[in-house]
Amino acid sequence: MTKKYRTPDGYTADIAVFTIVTEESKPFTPPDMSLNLLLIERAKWNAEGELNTEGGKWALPGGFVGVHENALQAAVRELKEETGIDCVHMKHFGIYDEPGRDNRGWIISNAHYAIISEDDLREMNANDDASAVKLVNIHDVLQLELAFDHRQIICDALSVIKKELLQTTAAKNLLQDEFTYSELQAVLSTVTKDPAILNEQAFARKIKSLPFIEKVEGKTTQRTSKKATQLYRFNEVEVVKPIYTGRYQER
Amino acid sequence: MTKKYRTPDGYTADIAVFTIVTEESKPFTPPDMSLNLLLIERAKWNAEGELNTEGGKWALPGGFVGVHENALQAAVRELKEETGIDCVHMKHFGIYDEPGRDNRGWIISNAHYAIISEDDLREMNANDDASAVKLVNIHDVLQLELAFDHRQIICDALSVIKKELLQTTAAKNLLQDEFTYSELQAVLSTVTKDPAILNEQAFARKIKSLPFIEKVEGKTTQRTSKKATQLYRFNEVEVVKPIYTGRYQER
DNA sequence: GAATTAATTAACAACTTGATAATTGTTAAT
DNA sequence: ATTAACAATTATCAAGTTGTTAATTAATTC
Repeated sequence: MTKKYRTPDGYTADIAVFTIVTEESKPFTPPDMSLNLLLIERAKWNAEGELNTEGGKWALPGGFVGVHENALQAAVRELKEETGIDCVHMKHFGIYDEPGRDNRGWIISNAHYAIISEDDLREMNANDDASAVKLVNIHDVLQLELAFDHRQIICDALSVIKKELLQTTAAKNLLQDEFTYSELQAVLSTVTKDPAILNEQAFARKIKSLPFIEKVEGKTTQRTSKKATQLYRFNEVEVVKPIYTGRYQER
Repeated sequence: MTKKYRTPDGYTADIAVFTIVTEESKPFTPPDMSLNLLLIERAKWNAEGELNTEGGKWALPGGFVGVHENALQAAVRELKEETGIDCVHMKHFGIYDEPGRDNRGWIISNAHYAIISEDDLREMNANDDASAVKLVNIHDVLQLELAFDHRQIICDALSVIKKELLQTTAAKNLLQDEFTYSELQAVLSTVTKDPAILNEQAFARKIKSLPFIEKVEGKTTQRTSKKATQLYRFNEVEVVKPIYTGRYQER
C-alpha cells in the first residue's frame, strides 16, 4: 500500500476486568458483595535494567494487537497470558486516541471490559504471580496512582459497567447459572441505590415477573438461608427500558 | 520509536448521521416523523480515471484520521467537509478492525453516530452536491448495496441509536429547544412500540412528571394544534432505568 | 354558529411498590 | 422437646402508574 498519510505507531487492547468478591460468607446467610477491578503493577525496570515507562504504577492489563487478529481477540489473549483468566463476557467500550496520550508514539488503545465470576477468578490466583496483580474495590480504585490515561479509561469503564449491570442481563456473568433472589440482589446492590432493588420483599416479589428470568422449577438451595430457597436463572430474553416510563417520585 | 510490531496502515473515522424527517406538515397537526440515515455514493472513478475501490456503492461519510487529531475531531471535520454539516452531538460507538475488512491494508475504522435536527440539515442541502448524498429511512437502509463492512456498521448504529433515543435524553438533538409532548412522542415513535409512549393521553400526562423535562412556564405554540399547546424543554438531569423495575405485563 | 381537531382533564380499573407484619422451614442453643 | 433466631415467603394496605374511555376546552374552518 502507498501511504498517503502518517500511520499509527501501534494499536493496543486494554482490559478492565470486573469481578464480584463476596465479603463474608457465613453459612445460611445472604452474601455481602463488592464489585472489584483487576489491576496489574507495572514493573519498575525492564529487561535491560532501565527504568520502565510508567513503572511502579498500577495499570489495566493489555498489550499490542497483532496484524492477524482483531482487538477483541487480542484482549482475550492478553488477559489469558497476563493473568491466566479465560474470559467469556468481554466487550469493547471505548477508544483512547488523544494525540500524546502515550509518549512512545501515536498509539491507539481499544478498551474492553470483562466480567468474570468469583469461580473463574480462582483459576487466576492459582495460575499467576499474585504480587503484581490485585483486585481493588471500585470505590477505592481512583485513589491509586495509575499509568498513562488509565484513570480516564477506568472512570469510563466504571460508568459503563454500572449501566451494563442495571440495563442488561450482564449480572448473569457474575453469578452461578442458578441463583437466589438475594444473590442477584447482592450483585445489583454494588452498583445502585434504587429502592425497588434494595428492598428485599419488593425484589423477591419482583423477580418472579421479570420476563428475562425464570424459576428453576422445584429446585432450591440452602446457600443463603436455613429455609430452602428458590433458584432462578436468566433466559435469553433481552429488554430495553425507556426512561420515559415508570416511576420517578420518591415517597 | 523502534517498532517491534507491524503497525496499522491507517485509522479512519466513519459517521452514521441520523436525522428526523417530518413526513407531512399540515398546519395545526402533530408531526409524522421518520428516522433517516445519511449516506454518500462513492465515486465510480477516482482522480486518475481508474475504477474506485467499492465505487458506485453507498457508504457512510468518513475519512482518515490525522496524527494531530483524535478520531472524534476527524469525524466532525470530515462530516463538515463532505456534507457541510456542523454537528453538535457526535459520539463514538464502535470499532471495526477485522483483519481483511479493507483490501487496501490494515485499516481500523472508528465508527461514530451523529444526531442532527431537521433545522441543521437544511444548511447541508444548501451547502453541497445533493446528488451524491441522500437520506434513507432506517427501515429501507439495509436494502441498499453498501461498501466495505458498512452493512455491519450500520446495523450496529441502528441498534445503538434506538437504545440511545429511549435510554438517554438524546432525543433533544432531534427537536427544537422547546417542544410539545406530541413532537417528542413523534420522535420516540420512530424507534419504539412501547404502549406507554405511543398512547397519547398517557404520554401527555407522563411528560409532566419526568425529572429530566421541565415545563416552559407560560409558553405555548400552535405548531401542532389550533388550541395553544404547552412547550417543554430538557433540563440537565440524567437518569438510568434498571430493567429490574417497572411493569412487563401486557393487559 | 356548527363542525373539526388537538390538547387537556377526569375517572376508573389493574398493576406496581414501599412499608409493615405475619407465616414458614430449618438450624442451633437451652 | 422447646425455644430462639433468621431468611424466605406471603399477605395487606396505601399511594403511584398507566391503558381505556369519555368529557371539556380553545382555536380554526366552513
